[in-house]
Amino acid sequence: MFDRMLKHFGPQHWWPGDTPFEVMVGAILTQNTNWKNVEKAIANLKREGALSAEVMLALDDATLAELIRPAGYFNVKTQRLKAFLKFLLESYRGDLQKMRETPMDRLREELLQVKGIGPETADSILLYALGHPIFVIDTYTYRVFTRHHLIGEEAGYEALQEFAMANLPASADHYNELHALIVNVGKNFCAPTAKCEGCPLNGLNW
DNA sequence: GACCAGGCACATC
DNA sequence: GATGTGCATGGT
Repeated sequence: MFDRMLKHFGPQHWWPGDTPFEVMVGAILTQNTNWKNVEKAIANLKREGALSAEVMLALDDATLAELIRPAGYFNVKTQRLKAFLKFLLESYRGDLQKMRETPMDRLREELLQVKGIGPETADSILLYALGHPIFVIDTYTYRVFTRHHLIGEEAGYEALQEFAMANLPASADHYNELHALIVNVGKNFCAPTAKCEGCPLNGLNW
């Protein structure tokens, strides 16, 4: 599946983001939201010079909410961003290098304790911001894997993740690329109402 | 106008 | 434990 998608779409070069910090912010803003809308929110933050933990935390909730408005759920995400940034400053003094040196499993547990960070957001931060070898599961992954009968419909996040990681080379590059490719398949062919016409995964079933 | 988008927390049963 | 619901903008 990986090879077919790679051949069809080419390398994806994820994650869109100029810095690891921007990737982390984007990971929260994109929850259940189209990436295009997230780009607008990040552009607003950049324009206001607010793309830093200290500045963002210093903003009123209402002001921050207004800046991230295009990303939707702006009141909820204001709280989630602030909770994460507080964690970043209090536990790591805002030092991403220090964060990178923390063992991945421990950091994952810590991230999951932050209100507003669930498994996908935590894993996105670990993989796409910090370069840790962990595979990100999202709704597209679930849809592609279950529709091709790689795993049962009752499978949850961890089961999908373990399955994928047990069947792939254990490298951040592979996990990065595969997730991006799956999102691409999801966008183009594997929406809730499947339009399998032309999908590179056609005919691959277990 | 309906449907969808790179989730998550919380309430209720 | 499983299931349901609120959160909200913007593109197709």
